[in-house]
Amino acid sequence: MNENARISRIQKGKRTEIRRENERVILEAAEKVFAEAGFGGATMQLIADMAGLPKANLHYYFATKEDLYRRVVQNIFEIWLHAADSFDNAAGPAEGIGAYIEAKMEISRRHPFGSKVWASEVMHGAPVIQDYLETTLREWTDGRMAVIQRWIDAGLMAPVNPRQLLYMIWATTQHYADFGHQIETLNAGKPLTDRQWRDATETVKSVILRGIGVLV
Amino acid sequence: MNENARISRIQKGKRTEIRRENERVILEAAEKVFAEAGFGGATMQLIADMAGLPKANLHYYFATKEDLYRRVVQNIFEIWLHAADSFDNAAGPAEGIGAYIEAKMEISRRHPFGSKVWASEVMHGAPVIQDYLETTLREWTDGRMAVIQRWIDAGLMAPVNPRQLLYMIWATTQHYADFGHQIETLNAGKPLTDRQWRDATETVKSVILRGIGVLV
DNA sequence: GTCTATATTTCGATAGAC
DNA sequence: GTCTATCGAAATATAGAC
Repeated sequence: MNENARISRIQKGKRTEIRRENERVILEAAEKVFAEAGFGGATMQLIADMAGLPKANLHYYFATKEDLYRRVVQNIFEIWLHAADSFDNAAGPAEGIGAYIEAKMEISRRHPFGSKVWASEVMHGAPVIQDYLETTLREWTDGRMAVIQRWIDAGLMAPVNPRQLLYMIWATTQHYADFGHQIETLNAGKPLTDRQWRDATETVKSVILRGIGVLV
Repeated sequence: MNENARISRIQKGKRTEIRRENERVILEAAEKVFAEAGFGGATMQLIADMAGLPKANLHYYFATKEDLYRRVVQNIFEIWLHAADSFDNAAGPAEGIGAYIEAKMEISRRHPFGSKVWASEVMHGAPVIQDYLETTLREWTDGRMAVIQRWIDAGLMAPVNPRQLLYMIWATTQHYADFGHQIETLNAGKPLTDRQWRDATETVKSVILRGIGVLV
């Protein structure tokens, strides 16, 4: 390899590194701004300010506001899908559903902005991720419903409609992210403590598990 | 009364009638547009088109976009507050909480746009109704928590944290409005039928009531 | 790859005739 | 009370020097 090619590769690697880091910073800022202002309320200027970059740089890395938004939503969707790994290899509903609720509560705590962006996207008719709903999410849901149905058939839990049980889990766990501001306001304006998060998780788990005939 | 005064009063009454009807039409259109596009995504032009009026007329009845939005949110809040009338005079948790869940599910079905506007408002930090959260909603919540605590003390239900029980009811019932698009997509793209709404209501009721130690 | 300046569009709001 | 025309502000996106 001659000197020019070597330098070229190093520079290319450095550029790739810069690109990856800047994209990360921009996506993190965008997630927060989209969550707090909605797609329509968010501005490229706000995102740029939060990322500490000139507005023009955002357009250098993401051609349009919609491209940037799409990437944010896709990132969240990935996190969601991996939340059910614990679900699949569980021996029964107490372990599987319990672990799934714990995982979803942890996501609500660690990624509240992502949860809000997802909620907002769905509430507005899923203009960007409708195809994901119809393919990936539908398949994912059908698979987990089948697992729950097997548990019911095996007499391990009460015959609760599996689909609506999933909806109840999604609703109760995501509520702590999507309505976090309301919860904080009703908590004397203070964020939930570690202990309060544990209590909330335990309450959701125990009510749902008892509600489906698991635990006493 | 002279002729001029009589005509004046009639004209004034007609004007009042026109105003009330136009405000109703505008508020209904605004609720839908704000729900589907968010505050930032909604435009006065979109609302005007949906109301079948020139854009300038909206500004004649509502000075600013924010004034119009504020009225929409307030209307929803009123509906929410009255959902718990059944709660208060109930003999016990089976009747009180059961009726509350039914009422909340009915609101999710009849006022899905309002529920979405409320959810969006809270998700964005409640810029318009923060004072309501801190006063009216806080008092309302404290009152119902006291009722639930009395039921627990009387041994009528399991000792579940009353606050988090309320959150679970809000989350599960509102989910059917706020995530209605996702639910419809997972329902082969079709809206829930009467029967499916009944099933959903019964599932939510039975899981929660069994989860708090009511029913067998 | 960065950043200032700016082109272009769109929106909220208003003026003023009817 | 209605509606057309339009103003001024703000947003997305781009041009072009560095």
